[in-house]
Amino acid sequence: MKTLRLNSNDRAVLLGSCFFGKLPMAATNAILEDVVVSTHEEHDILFGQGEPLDHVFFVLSGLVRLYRLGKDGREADIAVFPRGELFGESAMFLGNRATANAQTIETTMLARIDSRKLRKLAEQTPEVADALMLLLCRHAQMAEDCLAEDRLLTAPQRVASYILGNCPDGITNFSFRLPFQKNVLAGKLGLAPEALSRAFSALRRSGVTVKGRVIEIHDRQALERF
Amino acid sequence: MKTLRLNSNDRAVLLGSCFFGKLPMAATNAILEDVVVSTHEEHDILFGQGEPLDHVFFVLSGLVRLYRLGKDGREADIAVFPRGELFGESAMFLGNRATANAQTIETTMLARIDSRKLRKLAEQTPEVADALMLLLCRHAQMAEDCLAEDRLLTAPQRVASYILGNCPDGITNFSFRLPFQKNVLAGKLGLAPEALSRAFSALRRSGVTVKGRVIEIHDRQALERF
DNA sequence: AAGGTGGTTTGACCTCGATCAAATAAGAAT
DNA sequence: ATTCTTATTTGATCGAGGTCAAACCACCTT
Repeated sequence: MKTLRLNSNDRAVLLGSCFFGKLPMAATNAILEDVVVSTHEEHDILFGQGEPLDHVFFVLSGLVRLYRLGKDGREADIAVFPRGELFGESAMFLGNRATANAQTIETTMLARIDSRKLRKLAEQTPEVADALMLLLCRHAQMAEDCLAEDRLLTAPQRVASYILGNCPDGITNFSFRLPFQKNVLAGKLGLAPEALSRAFSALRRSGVTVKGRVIEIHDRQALERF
Repeated sequence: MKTLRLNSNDRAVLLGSCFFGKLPMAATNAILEDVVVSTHEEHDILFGQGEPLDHVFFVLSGLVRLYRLGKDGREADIAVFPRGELFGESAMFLGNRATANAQTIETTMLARIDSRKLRKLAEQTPEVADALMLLLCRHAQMAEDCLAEDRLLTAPQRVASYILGNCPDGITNFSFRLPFQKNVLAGKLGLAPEALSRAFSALRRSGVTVKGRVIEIHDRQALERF
C-alpha cells in the first residue's frame, strides 16, 4: 500500500459521485482538504471486523468487497463497492469499530476521509448530515433487498433480477458487460460459483446468452416472468 | 383503527426509548406536539410496499412486522419491531415511498410522526440528525446481520444465535420468555415454523429446554460451540 | 507452438430446509 | 371441565443448492 495525494482525475471522480455531487462546494473542499489516497493490490485486506476504524473510504478506482466471516472460515459477502461509492460509514456511529471485513477485489485506489472530521462537519452542515442519512439509507436498502431476494428467489431468479437491474426499462433486446468476474457476482448473490454457472445455463432457455463477461438478453419479458 | 392522543404512559414509553432518550427536551417536545396515536387489531396492514408514506412510526405497545412480498405471494420478513422502536424512516429519504409492507402482529398502539416535520427538525438540530443517523445505521446493521446469518449459519445455529442474543454474557444457566409466538420467530429467522421446531429439538441435545414460550439454557458454552 | 495458470463449467453426490399431511398440544370460550 | 380453535410438533418426501472432482477454456508467458 502506497499513499499519495489527490490528483485532478481523482477530484473528478469524487465530485461526480453520488455522495459529493450533492454537497455544497465549501463542505466538499473541507472534506477533501486532508484526504489521504492509498493504492492497493488485489486481495488486500483493508480492515477486519471489530477492529478500530477511524475513516470512511471512497473508491476512486477498482472494487472493494465487504464480508463477514463464519466460525468455520466461510465468507458471506455483504456488499460490493465499485468506483464512486463510499463505504465504512457505519463504524462512525458504532464506536469506530468495523462491523465487517473489507478486501479489495482488484487493484484499487481509495480516498480515506477522517471520520471525526466528517462527523463534525455533519453537525455544522445540514447538507452533509442529509447526504450521510441518504447514504446510510441506501446501504440499509441494499442489505434489505439482498435479504429479501435471498429469502424469496431461487438462484436463477436472483440472477435474472441482477440482469434486469442492469437493463434499462422498456428495452427488450439488450447486452452489457459484467463489471467483475463471475466469481464476484456469485458471492454478491450469495451463491457458489457453480450455482451461478448453472443459473446462467437455466436462463439460456429464457433468451439469455453469456459469452465471457458479456451478457445478452433477447427477451426481457421472459426474464421478468422467470 | 382509532386515533387518540398521547397519554402519560405513552409519553413514558417515548421518553424512555433509544431514539427519544438521547434528544434534547425541546426537540422531543417539538416532535410530540402533533403526534397522532392510532390503535390497531392484530394483522392490520399499516402500509404496503411502494405506497406513499409520510410518517414515521413509533411502537407504543404491541409488535409490528416489516416484510416483502414475492411474485408468488410468499412473504419474507425484513424486521420485527417491539415496543419502543421507531420504523418506517427510510421512506423519508426515498421519496416518501414505503420500501416494504408493514403489518401488526398483535394488538398495537402506534405514534405517527410527520416525516416532513422530523426532517426539518433534523436540519435545525444536530442532535436529531445524529439520532436519525444512528437509527438508520442500526437498521442497516440489523439487515446485514440477518443477511450474514442466513448465509453462514444453519437453522439450529441461527436459533442458537438468537437465544444467545437474549442471554447476558458470562452466565451459563439462564431462562427467558419469547416475546412473541414461535411463528413470528420463525419468520424473523427466515425459517418455516416446522424448521424452527426441529431446530429447537436439535438444540435440546445442547442443553436447551423449550416449554411453551419459555426457553431454558443449561450450558452456554455448548450453545456457543454449536 | 507449448505450457502454465486461474477462471468457469459440468457431473455426481449429499445435506439442509421447504412442503404437505397428520397428530398433538395449548389456549380461549362456553 | 368440555369443546372449539389455533399453535406447534412430527413424519415423510422432495428439490435447491453446496461440495468435491474433473474437464474445459481462455489468456498469458516463455
